[in-house]
Order: sequence, then structure tokens, then C-alpha cells
Amino acid sequence: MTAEKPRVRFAPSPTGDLHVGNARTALFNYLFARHHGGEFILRVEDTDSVRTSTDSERRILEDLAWLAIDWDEGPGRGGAKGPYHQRERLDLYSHYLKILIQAGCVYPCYCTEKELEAERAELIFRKMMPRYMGKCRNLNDSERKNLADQGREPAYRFRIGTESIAFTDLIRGAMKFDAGAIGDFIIVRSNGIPAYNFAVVVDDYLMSISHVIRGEDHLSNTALQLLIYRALGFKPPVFAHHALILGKDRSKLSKRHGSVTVREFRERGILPEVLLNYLALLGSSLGGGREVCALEEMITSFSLDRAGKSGAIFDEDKLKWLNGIYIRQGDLHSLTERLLPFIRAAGYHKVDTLDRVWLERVIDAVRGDLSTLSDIGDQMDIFFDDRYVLSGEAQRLLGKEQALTVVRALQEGLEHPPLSADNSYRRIIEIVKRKTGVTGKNLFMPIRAVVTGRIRGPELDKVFAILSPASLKHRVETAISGLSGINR
RNA sequence: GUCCCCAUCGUCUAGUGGCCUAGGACACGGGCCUUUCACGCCUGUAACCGGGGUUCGACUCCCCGUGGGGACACCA
Repeated sequence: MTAEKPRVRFAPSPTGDLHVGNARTALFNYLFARHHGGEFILRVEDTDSVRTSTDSERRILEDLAWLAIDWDEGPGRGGAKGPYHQRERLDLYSHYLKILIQAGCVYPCYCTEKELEAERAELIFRKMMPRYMGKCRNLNDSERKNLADQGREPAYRFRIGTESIAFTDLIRGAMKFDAGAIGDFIIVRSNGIPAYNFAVVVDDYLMSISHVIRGEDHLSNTALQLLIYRALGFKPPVFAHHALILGKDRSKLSKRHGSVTVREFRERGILPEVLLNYLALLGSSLGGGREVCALEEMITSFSLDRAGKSGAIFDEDKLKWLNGIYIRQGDLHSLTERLLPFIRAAGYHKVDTLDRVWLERVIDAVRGDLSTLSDIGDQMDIFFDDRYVLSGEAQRLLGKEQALTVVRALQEGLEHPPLSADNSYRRIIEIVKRKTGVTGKNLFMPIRAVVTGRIRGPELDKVFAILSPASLKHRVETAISGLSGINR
């Protein structure tokens, strides 16, 4: 590791929403930078003219901000090594392309995409590794002129030798590749836009990136990039390739596995700090057996040594479990604040007119049953008469003879003169118990069922304290008339 | 197909030659608490891929096999 402060980067391409795998890469880079007091740079790799969209870029930046991953240099923040969009760095790439051409490391290739595709198909058919066979590798000047005269715009390919490429990966150790197995690859497309491997090398070098931390899927790209570093005479950064996030079938996590973008989890009501916490936990260990871990602690304890070498399956159960912990342990005011959009989405359009103190009591009562913020609507329903409904389970439970007796006693108990909200619950339970002689589960479950319409939910004393006496009475009455009808 | 990477409970992992009768977490089962479901607490089931070495001693080191994954675009 270098003695100076490290400079790392996260370089998304704005071709869709931020994938959790990429978010994890961003987090690793961020944690690495913060842990070592270095700099974290954000660079937008927008060289794919057809798939890139400014909307995607906006959304990725939003997602990063939502996760509280902030960058020291990059879009919206500036910096000495900009610009931070590859599209604005085209002259830089053409400068280094010229150098490579002059050095004879690169040659123009006039093959059309159709021709290349045919070659690839042929190789695959013959069960060989699909790679460029070097058709334009040794063209002379007149041949080139000929092709150019046909109106063909050349792409530029890097001339691969037979040397072997070795480097030390910070996570994986000694790594060795054989250049012979690789075909000459394109570094600048026929439209003049650089290809990934070339742009990355130029940018990482010019931006003084000291450590490249990225997914294992880039391992073989590293060999190509190292070749370019060598040809340009650049000192390469230190590389670290972490394992990927896998789906249930152990293949790279992708759309068909379900939710995969940061935005999807956000919309499903996963807390940003939980997603971060989980991503840090996945495929690594926070050390000391810690699982629930705030960002500050992650920064302190972060180490690439702990990054796992094998892929880790994304476990939504554990994510939800972690989310539930944060929901239960967090501050009630901020929880309420974050819940508001989800309450609105559940159809409570007038949530802002609700009494905030009352709302917070409701949230406090149900937070124990929430695993995601989007569960709130369903859990809140029991406190609103127009949403109250006897579930099938509750009806079944109330269908029992003894249950009906309890409910009738409850009805009588509610007839007693208004009591203070604080002790009404205990008094009513006392009355019902005395009248029926029923105790325990047989006493509480019927009461829970009529009052909430469900067989599970918040603690009953809280429910009684929140619900108005009128609602209570109304629910019991309608339940009784309904049930008696069924029984007869 | 070729190259590369990886390999501990179902899942995420601890374990860096003796502390391992392999520890923790999620999930699952049981119990306790709450005169209720849940929460919480306690507890159970469950793993070192196989074969060779190296060593007094291998989950840990080496080799082979097997299995899984990744890469192989004028995408990044």
C-alpha cells in the first residue's frame, strides 16, 4: 500500500438505475477512502452513446445521495482532475491514442461489425474462444487506403504480444494472465469514442487513482488495462477485486432474481443505512462478530482483508431482519418522518392533517411489526374505522362459543361510564375476566380479534389507549351482530 | 470451448497448523417472558466438496479431481 493518502473512484455508467452490486463497490471504495483519510472520486462513464441517459445519471446520483455516500470530486462537486464525465474528456483520449499509434501499439481495423460478428459466430461454432483473429493487423498503407476509400471508418485495436501479465491483487494475491489467449481489442471505436478499457486507463492515470477497487467481473479486464498502462509508460494503480453478489441460483445477481436496484429497495421501504449495513456485511465480516453496524463504525473497522473471495447470495430475509431492527431501535420522530411517504402511498392522502402526537403513538405501537416501511399502511389500518375489517382468521377465532362470550362481556364492559384513557384497558379486562372467568390466551385473543380485526398486532393496552371509546364500541357491536347471525 | 477466480451449517460468515467435541447471525423447530400474537430472552437441528500428500498434528499448507462462478462485444 502506498504511503500517501489513497485516491479511489467509483465509476458508474448511466445506463440504468444503481445496482446493489455497484452500490456495494461504491461503498467499499468510500469506506476505503474514509478509513485511510484519502479521497473518493465519482466519475461518470458515459461513452456508450446509445444506452447512456442523463436521466439515469440523475437517478444514480440521487441514489448515492440517499445512501449518504458522498464524493470529494466529481459531478456537482468539481475538482482539480476534472472533467468527470468521459464525454467531456474526448480530446484527452485522442491525445493518448496518437501516442499509441506512433509507438506502433495500436493499428486501425476496418472490419465492419457484421464481419466481426460472422467471425465470432464461426469461432463459437468451432468451439473456440471467440476473439479477433487479426485480419487488419498487418495491413500495409495501400491496403488501408483502399479500405478507407470504400468509406470504412477504422476502429483502433491494441496489438497484443505474447508476454504474460502479472500483478498482485489486494484481495486475491498473485494473479497471472497469458496475453496469447487474448485477441487484439478495440480501444477506440470507429465513431472516435474510446472503448471502456482505454478510457479507464487514461482517466485513472490522469486522476491519480491509487487503488482500483471493483468487482471480480473486471478481473480479466485488468490484464488488458495493464497492457495499456505498460504501452503508455504509466504506473498502474493497485487493484483489488471483490467477489460478486449472487442470486439464489448462485449466478450473478440480475433482474430475474427480483429486486436488484437501490431504488427498488428504497421504494420497498428499506432504510438507507440498513442497505449499507447489509451490503457491508454481505460477503465479508465487520469483525468482532458485529452485524448491526453504523457507518462510522464501518469506516473505522473497514479492511479489504475481510472482503470475501467467493460470491455471496443476496439474502432478503436477513436484509428485512436488519431493517426491522433499525425500525424498532431508531428515533420515533425521524421514523415518522420517513414513514410519511409510505403512509400516503397506502392511501392515507390526508395524513398531514392527522394529529402528529396521535400518529406517533400509532407508529410507536406498530413499529414492532414492521420489517419494511411499506408495511406501515397495512399495520395502521386497525386504527381507522373505515379500514377496519374482520380478517378470516379473526372470524374463525371468534366463531368459537367461548370467544363470543368474551366479546359480549367486553361489550358490557365498554358500557361503563367513560374512563380515563390510561387505565380503561386494565379495568375493562378486569371486568371481562370477572364476568366470564376466562383467562390467558382465551381471554386476550378474542378481544384482540374484535378490536383489531386481526389475530396479531400491537400490544392491546396500546391499542385501547389509541382507539376512541366510540370506535371500540362500534367494532364490538358490529362484530356481535355479524357473528350471532352466523351462529344462528 | 479457452482463460481466470472460488470452495465451512439451507444462507451470510468466524476460523491464518494444535485453542474446533468447528463459534456467531438469518431462516426453521422447541421453551421462557407477556394473564394475548409479536418483540425480547433461552435453546435445538444443521457444515469443514472428494482423493492424495507435507507434518508429531490439518478446516487451516501443497497437488490432483469435482463442483460453482466470472470473463471472452465498436457494453461498461
